[in-house]
Amino acid sequence: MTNLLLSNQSLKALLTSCKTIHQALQIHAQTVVNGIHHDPFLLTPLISFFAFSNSPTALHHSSLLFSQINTPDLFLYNAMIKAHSHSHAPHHALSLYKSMLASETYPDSFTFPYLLKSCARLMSLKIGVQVHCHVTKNGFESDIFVLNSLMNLYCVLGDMQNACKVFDESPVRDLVSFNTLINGFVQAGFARCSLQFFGEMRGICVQPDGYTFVALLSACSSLEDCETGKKVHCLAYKKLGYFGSNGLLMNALVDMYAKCGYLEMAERVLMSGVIGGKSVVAAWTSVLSAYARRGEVEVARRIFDQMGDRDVVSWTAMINGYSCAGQFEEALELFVQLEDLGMEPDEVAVVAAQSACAQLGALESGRRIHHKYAGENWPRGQNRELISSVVDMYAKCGSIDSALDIFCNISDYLKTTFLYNSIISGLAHHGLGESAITLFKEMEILGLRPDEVTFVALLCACGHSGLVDDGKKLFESMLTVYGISPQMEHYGCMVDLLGRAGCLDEAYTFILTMPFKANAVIWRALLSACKIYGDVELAKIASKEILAMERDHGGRYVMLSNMLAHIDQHDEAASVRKAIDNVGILKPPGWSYIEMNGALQKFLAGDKSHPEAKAIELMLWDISMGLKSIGHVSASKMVFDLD
DNA sequence: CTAGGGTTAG
Repeated sequence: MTNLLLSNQSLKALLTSCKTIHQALQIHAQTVVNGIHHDPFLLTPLISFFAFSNSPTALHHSSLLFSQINTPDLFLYNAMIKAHSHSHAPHHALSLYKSMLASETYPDSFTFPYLLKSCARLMSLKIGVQVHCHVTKNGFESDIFVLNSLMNLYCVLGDMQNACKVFDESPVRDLVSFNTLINGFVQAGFARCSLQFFGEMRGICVQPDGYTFVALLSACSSLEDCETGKKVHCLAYKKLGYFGSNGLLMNALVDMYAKCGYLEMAERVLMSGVIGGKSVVAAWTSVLSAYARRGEVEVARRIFDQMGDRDVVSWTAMINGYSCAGQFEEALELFVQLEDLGMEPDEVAVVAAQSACAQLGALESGRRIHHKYAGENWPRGQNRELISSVVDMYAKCGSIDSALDIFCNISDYLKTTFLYNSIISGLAHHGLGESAITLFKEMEILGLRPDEVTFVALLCACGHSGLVDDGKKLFESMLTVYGISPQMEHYGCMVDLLGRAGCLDEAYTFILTMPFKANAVIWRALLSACKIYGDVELAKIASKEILAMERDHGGRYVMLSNMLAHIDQHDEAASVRKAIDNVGILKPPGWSYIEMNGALQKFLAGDKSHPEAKAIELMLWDISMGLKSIGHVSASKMVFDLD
C-alpha cells in the first residue's frame, strides 16, 4: 500500500471482502495511520473478524481493540464471548459476561450457548449452575440452542442425571438434543446407556444422522463390542448410503474396528474410503495406536514413518506407544524431534512427555518442558491433566520441593483426585508421611473423593514414616467411611507398614486373616521385614510361600540369600545360591539413570564403561566416607555379587 | 440489521 489515504467508507468496504488475518491487520494499520482507529463502525467489523478467525494472536488483537471501546453493544459482546469460549482461556468469556451485565447490556439467546460452552470447557459445575440460573431468570429455558448447550454442559461434567433432567423437562427437542445425550453417555463412560438411548430414539422414529453414528461407533469402541459395531456399520450404510467421504464417520469406523482388535478390517475400511487431509491422518493414527496398545511398537513405528502427513495427535500416539512398551528414552526423544520440527505440542503431547520424563527421572528435560509449555502464564497451565503430570514428574524425579511449590500455587478449582494422588504418593516416597496426611485432609475439605490409588499412596506414606496408628485408622476407614473395599495392594501396604515397624507377628496374623490368599508381593514384604529384624523362623515361612508361588522369579532368591547371609547362616545362603544356579535364573540387572546437561547417564552395577568411571568412583568413595563419619552404617554388606 | 447448539483419533 502506498501513502494514499483511505476513507472510513472504503476501509469498511475492504473489510467485508477481507479473507486473511494478515489482510485485516493491514486494514487495521491503515485506520491507525489515518487516525480513524476509534471509529466504532470500523472497529466492530475488525473486532468480529479477529474474534471469529480462530487464532490466539488474532484473539489477543481483538481483545486489545475491544478494550478501546467505551460502550460495546450486545453484538460485540457476543462476538467476544464466542471467540473466548473456544480459546485456551474460556474463563475470559465469563468475565466479559460480568462486565457486560455491569454496563447494563443484557444477554440474548445468542449469548448463552457460548457462555455454556465456556463453562463446559472450564469443566466447572459451580459456574455452570450459576449460568443455568441466569438462563432461567432471563427466560431462555425453551430456546432449543440454549437447552442443547445446557445439556452438553452437564454431559461434559459427567452429570448425566441433570443432562437427562434438562432433556426430559424440555418442551422442545431436535436431533441435536438426541445426539448430545447419546454422545454424552459415551463420554461419561456409560456406553451401554448410549446404545439403549439410541433404541428409544428409534422407537419414536427420530432419524439418525452422521453425528449419531459417530457417537454410536465410539460407544462400541469403548465397549470393544465389535458385534454391535458391525450392526451400526450396516445401519449407517442403510440410512446414509455411501459415506466413504465422510471423514469423521470413517475415522469412527476405523477406530471402532481397531479398538476391537480387528486391525485388518480397520485397514480395509480405511483403504475403501476416499477421505483425505486431516481425516486420513486421524484414521492412520487410530491404527497406529492400536498396534502400540497390542505391544507391536515396531509396527506402530513403521506406520508412523510411512504416514505422509502427521499431526500432533499422531506424534503423541507414537510417544505414548513407546512409553507403553517401556521405551521411555525413545518416547522423550520423539517429543524433542517434534519440537525440533517446529511443531507446537498441545497439552496431551506435553502430558505424554512429562510422563516419560517422570519414568526416566529426567528432571532437567522435565523442567525445561514444564517451563516452555506449562508455566503459570501459559494458558495451558489451566489444564488439570497437564498440571498433575507436571507435579507427578517433579515428585518422581525426586524434586519434591518443586512439586510442592507448584502444587501450592494451583487454584482449588483445578485440583483433582489425580493431582492429590500424585503429590501424596510423592510425599510418601520422600518419607514425608505427616504432610501426606495433611494433604489428604485438605482433599476432603475440597470435597474430592479419594480412590484406591489415594489409599495406596497414603498407606505407603504411613509405612515409610512409621505412622502405624494413622495407617491402621486409614485402612479401617477405607470401607467404613469411603466405601472402598481394600484390594491386595492395600493389604500389601499394611503388611509392609506393620513389618517395617517391627510388628512381625501382627503382620503375619494380618496375612492369615486376610479375606483372600496373600500373593508373593505380600510375603516378600514380610520377608523383607524379617530381614531387618532378624526373624529367621518367620522368614522361612515367608520364603516357603514365595518359592511355592513363583518358580521363575529371580528376585526372591536374592532376597532370601541376602537375608540368610545377614543373619550368618551361610550354609543355607549357599544352598539358595545353588538353587539359583540350578534353575538358571538371572536377576535382571538393575539400572539407574540420572540426567546431566540434557544427556541421560545410565549405570549398571559393577559397570566401569562410563568415560568418567574413575571420577565417579572417587566421588562415591568420598560420599560413603562422609556418611561413615556421621555414623551411617552401610547395608551393602548384605548384597551378594551375582555376576 | 449481523451470529448460534451436538461429532473421531493421542
